[in-house]
Amino acid sequence: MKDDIATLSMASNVETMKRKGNSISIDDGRKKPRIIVQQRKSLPIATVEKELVEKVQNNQTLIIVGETGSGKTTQLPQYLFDAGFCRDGKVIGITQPRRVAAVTIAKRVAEECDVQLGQRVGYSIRFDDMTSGSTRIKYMTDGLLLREALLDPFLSKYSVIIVDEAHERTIHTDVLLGLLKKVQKVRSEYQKVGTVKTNDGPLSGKENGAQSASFLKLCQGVKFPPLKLIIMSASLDPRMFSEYFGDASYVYIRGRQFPVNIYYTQHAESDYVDAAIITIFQIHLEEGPGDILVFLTGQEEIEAVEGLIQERIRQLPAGNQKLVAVPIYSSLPSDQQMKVFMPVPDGFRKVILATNIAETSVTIPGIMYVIDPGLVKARTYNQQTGVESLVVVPTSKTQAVQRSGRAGREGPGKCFRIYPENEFAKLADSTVPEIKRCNLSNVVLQLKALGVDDIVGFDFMEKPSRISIKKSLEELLLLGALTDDYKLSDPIGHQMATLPLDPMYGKALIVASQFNCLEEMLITVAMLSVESIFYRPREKLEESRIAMKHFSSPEGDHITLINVYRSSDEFLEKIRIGSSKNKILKNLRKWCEENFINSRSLRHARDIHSQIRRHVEQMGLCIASCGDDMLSFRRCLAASFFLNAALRQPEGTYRALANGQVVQIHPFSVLFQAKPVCIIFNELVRTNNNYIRNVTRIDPLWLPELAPQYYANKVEISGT
DNA sequence: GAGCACTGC
Repeated sequence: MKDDIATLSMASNVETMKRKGNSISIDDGRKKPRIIVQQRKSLPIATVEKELVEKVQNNQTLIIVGETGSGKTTQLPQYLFDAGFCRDGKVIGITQPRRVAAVTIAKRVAEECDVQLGQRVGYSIRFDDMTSGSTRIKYMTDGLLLREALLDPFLSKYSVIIVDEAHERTIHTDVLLGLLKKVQKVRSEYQKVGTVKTNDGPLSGKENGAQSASFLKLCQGVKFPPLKLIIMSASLDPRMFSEYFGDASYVYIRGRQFPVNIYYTQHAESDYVDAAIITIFQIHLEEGPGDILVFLTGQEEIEAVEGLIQERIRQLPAGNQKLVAVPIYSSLPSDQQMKVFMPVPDGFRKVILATNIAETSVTIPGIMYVIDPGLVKARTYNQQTGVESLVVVPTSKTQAVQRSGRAGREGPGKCFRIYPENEFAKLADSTVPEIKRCNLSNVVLQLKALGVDDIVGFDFMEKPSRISIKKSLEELLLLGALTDDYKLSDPIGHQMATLPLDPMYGKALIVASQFNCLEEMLITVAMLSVESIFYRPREKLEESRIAMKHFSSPEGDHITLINVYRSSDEFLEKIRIGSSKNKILKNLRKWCEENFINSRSLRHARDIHSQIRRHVEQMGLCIASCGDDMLSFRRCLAASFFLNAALRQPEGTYRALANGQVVQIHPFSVLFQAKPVCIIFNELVRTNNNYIRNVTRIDPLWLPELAPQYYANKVEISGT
């Protein structure tokens, strides 16, 4: 049901004029408290504090549609705190899809409350917990709350959970919504009868009485207040959320965006890159001051456009040449990413060439013009083959609106869509939720660990296809995470669910403890879990190749990655003595640069390494090193990744044994030229060909020996 | 001999 609060209204679209106010910027950190009070009061949401609090008090679940700049994310938790929702030490949790958002918003709110970060207001994200026993308003990533649920299935410390940016429909958000719905139901039943019925436990299916009974035991004597849920979204249509939560009430809060005029092309453009460049120069020569943001599909396209712009600038009369192109995409080293924030010389105009990193993750100030060709490179997943691929597809309407909104943050703006207006109507309303287009093994494992046995019957907002659920169940069964009747196995399944890793990597750690090479596998799995470790700029390809040779192992990429990690260890060991933390980091960055290693990826891998090492220590796994015995390490790789084995074919391509797919070793692999008879690999991605990455040479006879459950009947291998 | 958007535990 729609529930209108008189003073709340929603702007129908980005073209509607809204009033200007003191703009809030999350990082302008040194305002005096009095000014903060004024700023808080001037936010659109401030006029409806009382009504909102009442809404939350009177409804179990509330959907809030608030546009950018409404202040919902920073203010609502404070209103609820003031209204007593944190009595008895209960916590208000707010989830975000992205880490930066959780951190910056928490900092801002701590400042507004005039408390030290980590006291009443804090945040918690992976590798960085800024909360304490006295934290009552807690910002976190949605993935982290899911992990918390594994330890505390009733989420008992929370009185309110706010799921922010729900319209983005990340896989974590979708799983979380299903989980929260269930937890809420059980907590309100608990409230009524004082006990949870054994056969309808919080997260378990009907047939799982034993598990709920054990939850009950855990929770004996603990009093649960009902759980309030608030779903916040910038979506065009909140009805879907409302229906999912049993016709929950929803309210609109006006945002603070400036009007953005939308322009379309007359006809469809055959060359959108060229059309975008023409538009850039039209804006530059005919429009008033303000920077331009252009959405492109990838690094290659960005580099090409950058070159073309420079070429055309040179053709302009000297007085019109004041245009600077700045690229930004995720794999760009961070110091180069920072250039989008740097001011350009007086009188110059900046044109930012971005992937969809600039859609939500990075907010660049000064943008008045947006050019949107209406395309995005998206990862898709073939449920039948399990092959991922990257394809350029049209954006959704929501995405197009989000992009145009980037022009209206500081003043009225203009957005040029490089397609005709009737094409906009044909776009999908919103992007297909992630849960419908990726491998579900991890989700299924997590849900099983939460006591959800019937995955197909789980109340997802949008159900993933049966076939991809089935495929994941089969994979987990083959990995030994599930028993024959598809229950979580003990201890393997539980251990795998505890590890914050892809299930296959979690299993590899368990296997490695039996092969006495867990030290090596911890490094391997950490390195495999991050974006590409090697940095290969196009202009220094040969140099980067020579640098990589320094680490490479003839046995394959896994041992090569170990060599990189250990070299970084040795380097750190050398410089660590007497150096400050900052200096160590700076030196490491320099070492990475010299060796053509992506320092962000390496640092990430080192963080993951220490986290999963702690986990396996707690589990009591045997942490040993195989030393120089790389034969047994490779045997361990075969035993762990047996599902990803491939045999060479006469033409030099490979056949993946699991599904018969024809694949090729990626040219970046150290085994690209060696082409051994039998290999295991970690990733299969389709671009121009089916490429497998992270490849190691194995003996084909190891497969039936080490994975008899899978290879016993595959006679052709043992015959090779 | 390729060429890869973005998140997250």
